[in-house]
Amino acid sequence: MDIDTRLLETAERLFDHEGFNATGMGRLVRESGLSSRTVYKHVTGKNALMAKVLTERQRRFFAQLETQNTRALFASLRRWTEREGARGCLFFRVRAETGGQTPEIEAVVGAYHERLYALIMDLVARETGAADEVLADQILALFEGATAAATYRGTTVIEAAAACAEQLLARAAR
Amino acid sequence: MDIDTRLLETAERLFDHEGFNATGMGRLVRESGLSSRTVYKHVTGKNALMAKVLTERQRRFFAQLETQNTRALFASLRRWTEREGARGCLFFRVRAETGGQTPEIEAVVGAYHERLYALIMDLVARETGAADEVLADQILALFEGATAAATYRGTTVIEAAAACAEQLLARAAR
DNA sequence: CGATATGTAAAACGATCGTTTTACACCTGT
DNA sequence: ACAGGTGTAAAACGATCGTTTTACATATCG
Repeated sequence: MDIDTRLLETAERLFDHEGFNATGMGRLVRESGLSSRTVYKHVTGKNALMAKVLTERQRRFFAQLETQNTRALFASLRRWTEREGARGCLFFRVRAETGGQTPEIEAVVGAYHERLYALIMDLVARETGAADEVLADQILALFEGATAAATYRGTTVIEAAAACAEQLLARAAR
Repeated sequence: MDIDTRLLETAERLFDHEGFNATGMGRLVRESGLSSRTVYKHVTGKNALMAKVLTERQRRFFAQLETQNTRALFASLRRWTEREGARGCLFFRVRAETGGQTPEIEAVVGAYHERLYALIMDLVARETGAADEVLADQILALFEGATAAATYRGTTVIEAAAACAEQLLARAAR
């Protein structure tokens, strides 16, 4: 396998399951089967690696997100959460772990949030015929809240949030 | 001022604004105006201090939370967020920073989540006359989601979530 | 008065971290 | 055949962290 992807896959798995700070570069070197010299020749440092992991995670998440309608959106969130495990949004978690003080990481997190909100805004406009900011905020809250609450309530909370979002849109489209 | 409260207030401010890992014990000693010897005679260590901060935060949060109805619940969440700043739920953040590997901290976080869910369940039962788990999950998602999304969308998302929760309950009470 | 407790100031300890460096092996292309 | 790139293995570096310890001052109280 390609070195960059081997490194990236190991990093995403460890960062996600154990935490960014809890995963030292030593552990990463050991589990990726590479040497530290090679690792540091492929990425400038840990911060850059974290940013790369987040960028790849964003690509993979949006690639599987179905956006025809609200039902499909929350259904794919539920599938993602069941496949990956309910550990909360990785973008919030990295911000917590870095204290929001790492510019290259803040940039990726900001981009993710903008893209998520834009996607929901677009979905709302398509389903109701109008760009309703309040409605978009409500669905965004349900989306983020389902992700967060699923960590201790399980994935059923995602279905509950989905039903709520559908009611909202049905009422607005009427 | 009492030493324990001086220590606790400094710790909560720093942990909340800068992060748990980012705030070293050295910084805490300096800003509290105490000596490290005194600090370690009042708390067993950093983990115990973090747990204490979370317990106090939980007490303070629930003490100001109004629970007569959904409107009051979200109104007090908004006031809290505007007063304290929108940096996301501290209980999720500490879990991210510790990787969920510190038993004394997991205990406090778990207790907080149980208490929050029980509070919402009770509110739902009082407003609709029935213990509806799905409805409670929906309001919980709105609550957690508003807290999370407020970090990048501002406190207006809390008002949007509040309106949504009110609609849900009005429809269920009918 | 003298002992005990409790505080400060600051050095020191051991562990861990991210990163760099050294030493060496193995391909690859002209 | 040999120089240059790329890899491994492992030691080393400097910084920082949580925590403990030493040395000393002060106040309380039998």
